[in-house]
Amino acid sequence: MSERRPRKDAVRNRAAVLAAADRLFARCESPETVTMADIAEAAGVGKGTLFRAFGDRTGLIQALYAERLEPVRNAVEEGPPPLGPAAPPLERVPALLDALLCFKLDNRHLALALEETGSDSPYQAAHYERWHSTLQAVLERIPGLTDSAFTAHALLAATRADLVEHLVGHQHLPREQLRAHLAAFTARILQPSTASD
Amino acid sequence: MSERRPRKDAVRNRAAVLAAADRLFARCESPETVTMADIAEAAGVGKGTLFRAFGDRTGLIQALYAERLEPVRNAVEEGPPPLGPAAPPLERVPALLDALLCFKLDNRHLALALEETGSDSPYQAAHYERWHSTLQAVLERIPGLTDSAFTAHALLAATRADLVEHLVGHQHLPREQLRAHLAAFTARILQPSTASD
DNA sequence: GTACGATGCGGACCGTGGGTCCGTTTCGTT
DNA sequence: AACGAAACGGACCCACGGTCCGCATCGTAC
Repeated sequence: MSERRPRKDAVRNRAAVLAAADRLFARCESPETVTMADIAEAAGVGKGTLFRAFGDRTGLIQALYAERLEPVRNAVEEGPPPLGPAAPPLERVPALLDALLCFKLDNRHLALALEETGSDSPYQAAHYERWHSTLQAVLERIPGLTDSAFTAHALLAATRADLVEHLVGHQHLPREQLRAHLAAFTARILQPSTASD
Repeated sequence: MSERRPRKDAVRNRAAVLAAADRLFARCESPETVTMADIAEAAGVGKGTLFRAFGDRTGLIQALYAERLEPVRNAVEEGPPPLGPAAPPLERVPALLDALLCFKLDNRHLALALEETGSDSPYQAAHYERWHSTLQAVLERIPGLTDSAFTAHALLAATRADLVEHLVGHQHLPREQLRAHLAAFTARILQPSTASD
């Protein structure tokens, strides 16, 4: 069984490609202006190498995204409160959303690239599924909140990369203000329902 | 000055193209599987005609979308309550969102095509700007609701075409249930804030 | 150190699809 | 009927994602 470990040059090239891709996506306005050939050239490798290592464009972007997301994922899954699992739901939900928002703010170019790359929708991406199920599970523990699945989708939708880009990139909404808005929005959702009687 | 009216054949062809495009988008799974050449052929015109009439792919889809949206837009801008301007804000907001959601449910293929077509983001599209400013204006009249601009964005994000497609198309969530979820979500946002003290 | 698979490399090559160009046709006006 | 303007159509162009395969490099066995 067991995988044989990859050759040294393969490892080096893989890293070079990821670094180059990150650099290029960060530099350019729209991710679609960065072609695979550009990335290969910037990394100093051939196109074939790049496709061999990542399969296709989506694979490359996902790999890059996953790498960057890892610390956050870690903090969410086994870190201390308020992000980690031990936090009480009413604190953890805003913390999760804020963490996700901050990540997207810090990696706008990547998040944009990922969301606009999929054949369709970010809803296929494994990352999304993960965030959604985590968030949904936490929401479920909040009394009075029904529809936790939809609520999770709707809250996550408020942090979508293209919206963030629109607000911060095009309309120059300051980062802190966006965070505050999202926090306020979340708080409204979480506040105990005064539903009918 | 004044524009000279277009030739008859141009009008006929334009209509034929719109009809063909609508048919094709409706039939196929993913809008990206429908090529411009396909549309031209289905409409019985040459590719040049198609591009002359609509400029580019985005233009064609926008034109189609606009045509379909028109009745809704009309109802919003000058129709009777609860959709029209005369409705009290607390009723009009859910009505607006429900109308938009229903439109996207009824025109999933189109909405998807539009959102995934833009060079980037639906936030450039004129239609979005319109919905946003309408919704924001209504939200503004609700006491205790700050951040009306962001709130409008966040609520609209909950109706995004790819999310709708994910829920209804892939997960087979029934239409009425999705409407109910969105209504409940909206109600939570609109409910008077018990904010601190 | 050398020999020799296996693994990886690279860039020429291919197919596809959006968009353009221009000789030809159709319109509508005089 | 005739003529200029407007529109047509499909051959053509090119950028880009993805493939292929002869060649280089790695690491292991001796």
